[in-house]
Amino acid sequence: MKCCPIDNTFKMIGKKFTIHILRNMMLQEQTRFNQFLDSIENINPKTLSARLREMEKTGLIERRVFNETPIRIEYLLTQKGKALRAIIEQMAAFSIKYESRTVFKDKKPRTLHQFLGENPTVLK
Amino acid sequence: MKCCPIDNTFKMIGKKFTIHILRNMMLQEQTRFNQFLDSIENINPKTLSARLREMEKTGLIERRVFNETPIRIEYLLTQKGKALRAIIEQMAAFSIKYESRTVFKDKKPRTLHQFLGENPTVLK
DNA sequence: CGGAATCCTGAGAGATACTG
DNA sequence: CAGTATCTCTCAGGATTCCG
Repeated sequence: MKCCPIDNTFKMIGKKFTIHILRNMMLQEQTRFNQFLDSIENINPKTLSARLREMEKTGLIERRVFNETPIRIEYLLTQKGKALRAIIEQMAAFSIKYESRTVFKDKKPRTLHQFLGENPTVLK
Repeated sequence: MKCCPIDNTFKMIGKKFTIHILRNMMLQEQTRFNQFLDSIENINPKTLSARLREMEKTGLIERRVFNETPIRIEYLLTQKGKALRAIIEQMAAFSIKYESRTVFKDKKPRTLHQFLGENPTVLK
């Protein structure tokens, strides 16, 4: 067997910043290049561009061009991309349950539902 | 906010080979250094050792020494480590649903339950 | 605005040999 | 058996500038 579904998924979302982009698309409804660039810490345009292209190629997102001036380009989750939400939520749930003291500065434990419903600014 | 639970989880399992080790512990019940070394493709002892130490430090696994001859050392999942199974399963489920043609050489779609119940040798 | 083009660096991985 | 010790090396990512 040359491939394993777990390994395969990891190859799609395991690179640096990919899950941050997904997270911001899912939880903050971000769609634009400079939104990602401004809100994801330490990312640079070259790397962001590379991640977006990879995600487009693997069918997680769709690149949509609006011919306005200035030009507007939006990155949107596909159905396949939206299906990753279950993984993202499980990742959040894990740290919320087992690492709340290191994850939340108020050290207050909270539920996944509480976290997902919180002000977007709580996200890094 | 300095930290995000999604990002925090990714830092714990995002490095190369970590999920492979977890997968083999969860689904194949492997516990020993040379089992991992032999079954995880392209891993070398230095990297394996590094990953195991990280996982021990973050509390995902426990290192247990048996003073026999030859010495036997087992790596066991902690409760915290076992809690990652939900993420691993979601990762498997995603590729099974959206990438079965690239993941399974027989190109036959199957359910997560079928995959988890299959012969361990199907895993890479 | 949404990138592309450069140049550059260093952390992390590969290979191999060795040891208690 | 379960690792450590080196050494090398690549390439992903960082910083910066520029373009349509």
